[in-house]
Amino acid sequence: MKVLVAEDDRYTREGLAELLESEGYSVVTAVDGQEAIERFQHNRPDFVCLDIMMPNQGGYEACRKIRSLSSDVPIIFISAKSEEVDRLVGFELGADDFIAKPFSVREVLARVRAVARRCFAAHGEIMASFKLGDLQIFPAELRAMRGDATIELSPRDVAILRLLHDHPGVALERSKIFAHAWGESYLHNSRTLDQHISQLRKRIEPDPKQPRLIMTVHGVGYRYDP
Amino acid sequence: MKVLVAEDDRYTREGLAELLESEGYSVVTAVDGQEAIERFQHNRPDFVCLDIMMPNQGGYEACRKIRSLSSDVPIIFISAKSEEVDRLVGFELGADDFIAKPFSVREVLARVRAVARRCFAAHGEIMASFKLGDLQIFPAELRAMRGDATIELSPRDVAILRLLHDHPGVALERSKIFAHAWGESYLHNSRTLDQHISQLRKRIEPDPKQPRLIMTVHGVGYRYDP
DNA sequence: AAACATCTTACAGAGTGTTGACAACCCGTG
DNA sequence: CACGGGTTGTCAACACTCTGTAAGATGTTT
Repeated sequence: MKVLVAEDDRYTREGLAELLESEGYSVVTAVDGQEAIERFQHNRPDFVCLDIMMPNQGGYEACRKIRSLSSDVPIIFISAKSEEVDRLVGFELGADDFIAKPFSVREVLARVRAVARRCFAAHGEIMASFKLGDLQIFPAELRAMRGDATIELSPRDVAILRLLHDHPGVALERSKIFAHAWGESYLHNSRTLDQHISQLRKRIEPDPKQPRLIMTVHGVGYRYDP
Repeated sequence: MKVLVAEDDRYTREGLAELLESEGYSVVTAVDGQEAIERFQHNRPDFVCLDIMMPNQGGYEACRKIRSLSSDVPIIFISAKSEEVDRLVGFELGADDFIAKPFSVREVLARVRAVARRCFAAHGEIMASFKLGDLQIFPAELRAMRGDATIELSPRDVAILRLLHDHPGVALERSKIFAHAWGESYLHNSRTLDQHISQLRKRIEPDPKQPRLIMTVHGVGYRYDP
């Protein structure tokens, strides 16, 4: 598991890196906010520890940027500023935990483990099959089955169906679906998603004119109702 | 989302329960460790807040037992014992966060949301459901429910209802509502808001002629009375 | 080069939000 | 208690945005 540590104080940074490496993590470091963002983009760590007080874009800025690049990577803030207001800002920005300096090594490890266990508990299940209504979907085989009829799917189809499955009842915005199935930074044309939904419905809906699996939510996106 | 609150001090317990309920969580309470375990088995909450110092099996015992029953339910410890050693024991036992007494309402909510967000991706923050009278509103789904009747809502409907919910009993000026649901800089025509309120009432008020959720305040705007 | 999948363009049709007209209503005033 | 100015409720038409989908363009694999 790869961890990005962004921290300007050399002693703290190297101490953290060493500590995490001794626990079996592979560590990438950054000395300021700007570098943190670049390293994040380049190395794609599974986990991020951010100092708040850093030169050249602080931790908040870096956090916001990283969240915009990847909505689900776990982020832990490290800071000398331990007042409640700072913690709240951190949580609002989507931080997963908050460690106040000075901290003990044991505490850091305990928190990293807690967050890691939480966030990656389900990772082994990405390839497991799942059900969408009366459709059984096999991601690994890129196909779905209804009764004994087989339907071929593209990886993107599977990504869309999985997203819908993981958020039953939720009206998912087009941008969310796009980000999930195409990637955050894709410059997309307006009709591409509709086109895919249209094609997908033709194949998975018994009656594509009256969709029951992929419902459209006008002005927002699409929804799956169990 | 169902939350189990285990806390022996009655004042704290009821305060927490009320707070969480106002945020749309359904709350189950327990006054000691033994009861916490029973309630957990019986009610299967999605989330647990445990006080450490409780009679009849403390929070640590309860946490261990709950973890053995369910390895992935999020657990937050609440305690007056805020020394590091306690937090570490908590994390080793699989706690997801730790709140030290005395705590502020905002901090509890921020932490609950943070943990909820990382455990149930879609349920965090602004997506959490809330109640307006006998109406349960699900922002993420753009729907509301009364009993088992479902009402479809637009994002703007939800914005208006949320504003009303967040300011119970307050007569909100039309301009405030407009700014919140349309955006500050929108140049609006006089009848637009009325029209929306009218349409909204038709859908959410049992008797649109005698509104009970969205009351008119002549010369000012609208108000929600709990 | 053919076959295939994916993306873009273009346009029609559906669905919403907005608006102005007017009726109904509230409330202070004579 | 009736009046009148101002405020709110509602209707129906309009304008506009959003969505579905066919057909052509582009890119990729074999």
